[in-house]
Amino acid sequence: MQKQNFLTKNQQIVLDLVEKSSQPLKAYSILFNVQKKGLKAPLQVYRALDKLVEIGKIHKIESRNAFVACKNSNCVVSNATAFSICESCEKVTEINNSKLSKYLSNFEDNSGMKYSKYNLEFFGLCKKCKNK
Amino acid sequence: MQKQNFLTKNQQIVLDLVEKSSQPLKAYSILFNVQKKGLKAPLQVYRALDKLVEIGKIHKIESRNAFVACKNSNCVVSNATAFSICESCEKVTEINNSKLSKYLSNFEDNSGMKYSKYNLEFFGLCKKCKNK
DNA sequence: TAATTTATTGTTATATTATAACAATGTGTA
DNA sequence: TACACATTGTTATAATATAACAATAAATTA
Ligand SMILES: [Zn+2]
Ligand SMILES: [Zn+2]
Ligand SMILES: [Zn+2]
Ligand SMILES: [Zn+2]
Repeated sequence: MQKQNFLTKNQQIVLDLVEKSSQPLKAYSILFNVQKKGLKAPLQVYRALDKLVEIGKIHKIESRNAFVACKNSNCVVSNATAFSICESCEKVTEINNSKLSKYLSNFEDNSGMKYSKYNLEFFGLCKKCKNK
Repeated sequence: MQKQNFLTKNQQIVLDLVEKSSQPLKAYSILFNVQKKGLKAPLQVYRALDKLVEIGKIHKIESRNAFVACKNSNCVVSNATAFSICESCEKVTEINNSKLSKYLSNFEDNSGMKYSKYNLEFFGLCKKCKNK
């Protein structure tokens, strides 16, 4: 059996929901919203989320325990992610900046470690919230 | 009453434990280990952790829900943090690289957002695990 | 096609992480 | 002392995530 290169029903249902949302969704909020589609248990959602993260269709915002759809066509896997997070309205945006990603992907320190992946989260106030 | 600029008993107990550990500790593992010192409830630990993070004495490894003592004397607050994480042995090291921190602290994109804080987590294999 | 293998699903239960609410206590200030 | 307010202790509960295992579906190969 070859490696799955399409989405299963549950994965598609979860992805559709996350993609429709303009903001990160929490796992149990996803669960609540897909119950009418037949996903009744947390594990069904978490398994779909795991796979979707793995293939880069969605990303996890670690500091928020929430999930957003990838808006960056380059993200075939979730191995180089950067986000901006407004600490007031919680708006989250995926940063798509080639200089930044190049800088971080090539980053080396003297630890002898080879980094294959990173996740960066910036925090601050978005334009809207700054002007309040 | 002026703002507290010293550690309370509970905060000191938790900090001592986290500083003694060479690796990140989970909140409930901390709880278990400080019970003999009188901290019996999760909240007592979480409150101490919150304050210690706020003043930069410890940092939270978001992807692991774990806490490490700060090894970087510059970290008066936890507002510019970077870590390397071995995905095999889970060893975590705080990265202290002034070029990197300068680059990230000055990072701007076209979103109009002013970033006051960031957290970066690199993943890979440490020297030891790479050579296995 | 039938048998085999493997991935995915469904389901129940439970583990892990974190916070709400509120009374009690301590500490600095007027 | 009286007041304000930060910190603590305590119980309960919310929120996030995984273990275990039986059932089903899909791909492979005999
Ligand atoms: Zn992406
Ligand atoms: Zn905002
Ligand atoms: Zn630090
Ligand atoms: Zn390692």
